[in-house]
Amino acid sequence: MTTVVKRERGVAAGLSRAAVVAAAEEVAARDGLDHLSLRAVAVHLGVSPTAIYHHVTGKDELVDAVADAFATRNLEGRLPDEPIERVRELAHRLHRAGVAQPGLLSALVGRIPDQFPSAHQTFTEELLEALVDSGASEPHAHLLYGMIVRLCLGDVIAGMNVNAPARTPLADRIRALTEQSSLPLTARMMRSQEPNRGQAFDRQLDLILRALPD
Amino acid sequence: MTTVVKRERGVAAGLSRAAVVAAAEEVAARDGLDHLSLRAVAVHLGVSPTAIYHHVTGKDELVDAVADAFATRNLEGRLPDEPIERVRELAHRLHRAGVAQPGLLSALVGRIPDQFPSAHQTFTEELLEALVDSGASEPHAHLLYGMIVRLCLGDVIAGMNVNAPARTPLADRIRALTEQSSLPLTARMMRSQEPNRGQAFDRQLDLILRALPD
DNA sequence: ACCTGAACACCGTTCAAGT
DNA sequence: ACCTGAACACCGTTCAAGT
Repeated sequence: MTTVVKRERGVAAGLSRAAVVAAAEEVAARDGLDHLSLRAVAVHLGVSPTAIYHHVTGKDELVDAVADAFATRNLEGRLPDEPIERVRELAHRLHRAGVAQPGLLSALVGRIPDQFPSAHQTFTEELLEALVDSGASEPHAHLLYGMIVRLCLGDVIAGMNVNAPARTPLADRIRALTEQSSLPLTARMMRSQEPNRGQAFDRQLDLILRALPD
Repeated sequence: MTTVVKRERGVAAGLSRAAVVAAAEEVAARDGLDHLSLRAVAVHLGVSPTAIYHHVTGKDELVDAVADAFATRNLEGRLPDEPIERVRELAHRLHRAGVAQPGLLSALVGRIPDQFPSAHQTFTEELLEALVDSGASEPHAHLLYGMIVRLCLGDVIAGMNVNAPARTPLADRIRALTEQSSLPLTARMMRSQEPNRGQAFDRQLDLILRALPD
């Protein structure tokens, strides 16, 4: 329902880097990151596809900017005083953010952006600090930080695939698995995981936190 | 340097599902999974792009088939007798496979294929069995299985992003981080992780295996 | 049944214009 | 400097032909 205003060649559109990134965020939030395209952003802005190139170098930089804006909104906020609860809260923020936008989380993790300081780096510092405050030595905190981040990321990707549209419904696939006599352990795992998904992440996080002191 | 043989309308190309999947594997191995396209497979086979649709339903099914073939080649093989060494070997196989083809690993994990039995399911059963043989109760083995798989997956994705082509070289970004006084813990982590990457996964796996008995 | 060719609805990106 | 329009080199997929 956007009123398409035609513009002639030299007429300014009032575009800016911030406006382009904001439009990209809206498109990503509305259609999902996999449907984020320069052309869709251009339509959203009422602008030619090629106009965007005057404000960002290309799609990669745009996705980076969207990811960082996303991190700012989802990873920041006041934290509990208790160190272990701080670790838990930060881990849950990262996990929740990933569940909401899997693509953005994978774009973020492990990445060291060109611009400083980014929301992602603030998050990293906060989580490391919380781990050290909880009793971990600094090298041990590095290890635990890596595990927590990888656990979040892995869980998000795994969740994506489980929930991905498939030719056969999930319940039918689990039933078929149960009837497969050669895979008893796998079948029992699938069946027992079906009801209480979501709890799994907390249990895995707990197991990591048990290794906090050393 | 492939000799392009022109064929007229009704002439058989000797295509089959197996041939299509094999060609797709070759393209994925040569150009990477992100460059795998039906059109590239068609060129590789000397065939029209639309010919492929007579042997697979579409791109998704083709990627699934490639992922399963990849799993067969990388996850199968003789295993050590010692249960814990069996867990280690299986985890390393999954990790190595992921480092080689990140996209295929993420396509695989958490997915319950339509066809039985798949190489991925055999792997799942073997890993669960090794965990139980190592002294874990069955529910605990489920938890540890999930952690190991998510750790592999997360590490692979994180590694992808670190090694992704960026506007500024990695070493420069770490240096810039070191000079950022507000992020001392993050900077020290990045610096200390630079030399001994690859060891991180083993240390993380060890921490999980320490929780084997309960 | 098996394959081609034209066509549709998309992509990211470059580059020569225009104001 | 800022934007458009045409163009290039790609995608996945559908569908009416042809043998």
